Amino acid sequence: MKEFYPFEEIESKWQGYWDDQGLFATDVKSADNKYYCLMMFPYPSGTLHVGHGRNYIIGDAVARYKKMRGFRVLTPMGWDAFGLPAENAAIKTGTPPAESTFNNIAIMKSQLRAWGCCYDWDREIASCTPEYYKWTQWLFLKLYERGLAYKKEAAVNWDPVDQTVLANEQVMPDGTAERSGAKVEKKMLSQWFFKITDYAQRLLDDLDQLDGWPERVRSMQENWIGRSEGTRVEFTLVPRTDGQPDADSVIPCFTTRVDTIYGCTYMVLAPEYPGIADLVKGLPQEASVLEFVKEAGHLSAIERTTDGDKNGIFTGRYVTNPYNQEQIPLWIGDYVLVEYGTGAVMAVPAHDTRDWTFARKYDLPIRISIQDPEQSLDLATMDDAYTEDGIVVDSPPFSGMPNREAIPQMGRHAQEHGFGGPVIQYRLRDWLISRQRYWGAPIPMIYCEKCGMVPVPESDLPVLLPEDVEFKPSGESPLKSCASFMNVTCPKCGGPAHRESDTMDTFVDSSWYFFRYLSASDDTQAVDTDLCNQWLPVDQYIGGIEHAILHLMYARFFTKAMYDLGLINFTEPFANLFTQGMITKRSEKDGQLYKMSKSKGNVVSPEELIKSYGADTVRLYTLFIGPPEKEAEWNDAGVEGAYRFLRRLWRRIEQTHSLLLGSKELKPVVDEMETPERNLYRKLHESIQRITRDLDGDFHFNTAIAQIMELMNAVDDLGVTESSSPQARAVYRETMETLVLLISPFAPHIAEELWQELGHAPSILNAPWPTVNEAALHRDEIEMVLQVNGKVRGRILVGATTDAVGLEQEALANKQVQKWIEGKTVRKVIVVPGRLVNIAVS
RNA sequence: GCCCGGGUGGCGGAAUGGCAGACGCAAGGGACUUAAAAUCCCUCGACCGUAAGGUCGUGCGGGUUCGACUCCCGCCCCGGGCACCA
Repeated sequence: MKEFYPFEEIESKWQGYWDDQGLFATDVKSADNKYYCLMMFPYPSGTLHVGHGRNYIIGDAVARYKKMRGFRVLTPMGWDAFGLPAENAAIKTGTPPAESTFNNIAIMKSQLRAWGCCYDWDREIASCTPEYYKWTQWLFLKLYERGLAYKKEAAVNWDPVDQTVLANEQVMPDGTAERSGAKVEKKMLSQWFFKITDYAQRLLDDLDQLDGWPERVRSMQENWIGRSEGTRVEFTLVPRTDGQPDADSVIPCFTTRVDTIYGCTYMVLAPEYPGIADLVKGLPQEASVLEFVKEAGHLSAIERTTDGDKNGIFTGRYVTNPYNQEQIPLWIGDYVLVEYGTGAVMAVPAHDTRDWTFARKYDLPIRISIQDPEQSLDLATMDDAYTEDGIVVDSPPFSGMPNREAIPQMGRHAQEHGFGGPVIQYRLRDWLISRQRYWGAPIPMIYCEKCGMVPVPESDLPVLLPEDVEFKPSGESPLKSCASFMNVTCPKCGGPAHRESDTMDTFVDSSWYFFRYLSASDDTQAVDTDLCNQWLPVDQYIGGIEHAILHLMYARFFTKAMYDLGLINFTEPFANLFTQGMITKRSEKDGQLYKMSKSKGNVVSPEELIKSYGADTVRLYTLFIGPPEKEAEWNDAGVEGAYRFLRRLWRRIEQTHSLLLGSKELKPVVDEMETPERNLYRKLHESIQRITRDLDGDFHFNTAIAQIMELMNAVDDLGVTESSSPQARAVYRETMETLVLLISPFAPHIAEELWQELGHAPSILNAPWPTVNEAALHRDEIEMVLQVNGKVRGRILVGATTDAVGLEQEALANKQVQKWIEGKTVRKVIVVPGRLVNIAVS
């Protein structure tokens, strides 16, 4: 054995060995004892930093641990390879996206290898290959057949920097684009959508099944779906005085507080409400209303919402409240959202703070219809709306009812009289999947002058991305100006036609890749139904919290849609989800903590660290840094500590190498041990117990590693040598071998090497995980803590079998204790066997 | 405003209602060395005390309990999600 820990040599040795052996090449024919361990596949951006590394190191440690526990582990890897960065780079440098993407994939693959992360590379997929996106397109067609993919003209989010539309999920709360950071604009465009709203209720309901998901993620999805129960109420337009008919005489609204409807004193439409121009045509208000609508349209969503200021204008029209036949004025207000509910709101200023503000500003009437049971409301003294529960008043025939009871009754009333009824509203919108960009899967649609919109026949898939395109910063998809791509014949009539030039959102690609791993090279079908049914749901999904809504919602939607298509027989893709915390680093400029990222300039790249300390050190430190689900601050000095530990482990085995090999035949026997080795033996098995528990629970690698370090400290304290007793040497050998096994998921290279040096055949991954010997845990004597009034005043060693009475006697007789209870009355003695005795005195 | 997290030494962090601060980092002192590196040993929450020992201490204020970092109530601060969603 080398005297000093030769990490460089052993790491390249074992990485080569794992490659040759196909360490995680998994035969999926049998799914006995299966464990599908999946890491979110990365976008091939070129280089990974140690922050990204956390994800793969955690995943690799889990996969290795589960393999040692005897599971048939499937752990594949692939590339979320379509995306804007590659295309933007192409515009800048002229390098085709395919070329740069595959270059990046090669780099990142070697980085993963250098980290010691092993995957079943035979299943590797890249979403940008025709072999993959053919099936993305096929799935699009299936969704289209079921009416789940449709095209419509809508006000959509336009990213002026990336020159494409975005889904709602890809716009941040402050109105900027999630990817580019640009201020998102609204544009009316004809776009492709997936009808995820059809699945809103199922996506919500099934969250309850996901008890292997962090509560946080579930609640984020719940918020995003935003279910709300309410009532639809149809108000009727009061006919115009000039006798002109209205296109639609009904204006429906959605409310969660139908109980307040007798307090409704006006109605408000969103500025974008369809048909406003007709409503006011020829009225004196026409010009000013149209001007107001135009103004509101110029303001972005943020500008409209920032200060809470509400602007509006009277239309000159009136509507009738169907509950009391009252005619109330119809307004337009910029605080009403056209995309939520019906785009019309019944305004109850007395019981809604927004309506209150608006009514006060424009001097509209306010009427109380819910009374505070505690103290009577008085409009003269109220300075805001009363939004609490109370008693319905002045609302015949519902007056006198508690308002919560009134809601269902009044809803039923609307239904019986045909002007509405209970409805459920969701915040979730349909998923906009069109992208006006090149580097994505083309949407397989053809537009024919005669036949209209025609889907590409399945036999013509894939619709290939052309390579002879020009990347110019024109703001238009290069596909549009590529004649060879655009011009086709209509599959229906054979006449001239053109292709859809939009490509799909890359989140479509990532919504089904975890099915594809099971049959990555199957060119006959998208997914292998039998294999998916056996191997999924994924047993452990590992990734970043940033995907809590986007990717995880879309993937759940796809799974349900694919279930409905009969492609799979389960409805949730990921049984257990683990979201690791971000790695942060203090900025040298301002001393603040930031997420590690290229744009913040605080990245730590693994290459240099691996060069000076080795991959095992980087892995060990990354796992030791803190609980993996929490954020953690990267600290270069801490890496040194991990390195020191591995060196120490190496040295210990190197220095006692012949002793260890020479003790092979010695077996630890509890009854023959002297106290020192007996204690180490117990500590060893306590460690196995604790580490196993830490890994089976929430992957608390940090405490598991701490335990390994403690065990190592205990080994050093015992200081076994050639002249030690046979039992001491036997315990020492077992401890060292077990230590190597225990550390192997975290630091696999050194573990493989030491395992071999200890006389075992590789790979250590095929060795079983250590088990606890209950006999080793046994204690004859236990240290008991003695407390007086909850304060520790002493400690004693007692026999493990001493009963409560005996413990109490021993405690009371103790000198230290006597000092504190002298002259006091003992009120109570609490004995917690195995732990402590507490004497309460006064 | 609503919904989730979180707040413990100089730092990262440990603690099934039962010894607060495991493990590691940093720091200080010492040994070895011509010297350095490496390694090893000791100290390391605050305060009082020569010491033995004692008092205080897990964001703040209450409560439950023999006993609370842990459970309950009310706040404060930090992070995240949702938000003019009717």
